[in-house]
Amino acid sequence: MQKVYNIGVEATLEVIGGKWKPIILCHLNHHGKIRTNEFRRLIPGISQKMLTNQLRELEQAGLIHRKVFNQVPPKVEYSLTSYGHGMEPILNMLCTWGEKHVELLQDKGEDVLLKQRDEDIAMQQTS
Amino acid sequence: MQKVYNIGVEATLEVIGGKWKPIILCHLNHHGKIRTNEFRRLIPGISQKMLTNQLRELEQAGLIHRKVFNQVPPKVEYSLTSYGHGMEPILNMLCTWGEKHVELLQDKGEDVLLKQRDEDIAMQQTS
DNA sequence: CGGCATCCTTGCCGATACTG
DNA sequence: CAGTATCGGCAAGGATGCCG
Repeated sequence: MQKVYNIGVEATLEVIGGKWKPIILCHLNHHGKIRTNEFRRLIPGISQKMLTNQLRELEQAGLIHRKVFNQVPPKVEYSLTSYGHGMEPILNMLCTWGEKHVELLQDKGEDVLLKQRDEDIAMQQTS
Repeated sequence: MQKVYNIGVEATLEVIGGKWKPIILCHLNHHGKIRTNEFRRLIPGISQKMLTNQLRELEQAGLIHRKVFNQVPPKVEYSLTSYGHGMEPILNMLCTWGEKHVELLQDKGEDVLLKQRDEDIAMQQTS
């Protein structure tokens, strides 16, 4: 059965949807190669289980590569595949948008957005 | 209490995270103004409850505007605020990436991604 | 038509313990 | 160090019915 999408965003969400995937990808985008335990430090909120889980899904989607070093102690490095690098612009924008959003909230408080909204309403009523 | 983010993407996810928000925003980005029932047609999978819910959250985040027409039958139109328009580049990229991803899968089958991964592995081993 | 409230199910995800 | 397995809570989300 072929899945049908109204718009591409649904397909994208199937790949990077979920609570942690964009965060994981962003870190990989910034750092290059990341080991499992490094992830756990970078993303304190995530559990071992979810981390492995999300990494597996990203791997199967072809976005990241999992390199296993056969040694003791074990070592596993994750990195973006070339296909995963195609996500870079999106990841960067998600990152910068969020940073600006936070700045905005810190500078002017929560209600700056409401003020903005009121301006929009005023605009529309003149039309 | 002030929330602290390691990277901006976490803040972004707080705003547009969730199963439906990016889809809603994408539709608004494409169509301009959308009525409630139009949304239900555009997004068949969503329930009335979730639709209202997600729209409210986006409204409170300052991304969309809810215009109520006082008439019978009732009429409500949603549209992006000027702040919400700042999302456009992200929404467009999410959309186009997904479209290309779907194309890729349809053209070459699921395993093209695995082949890509193998190439990456080969690359790394030469280094 | 658009929205709210209620009940109820699903499955996500965390906590814990264990293997190689 | 990296990963698996199992259990269970709890919130996300669906279905239904009622209101302006």
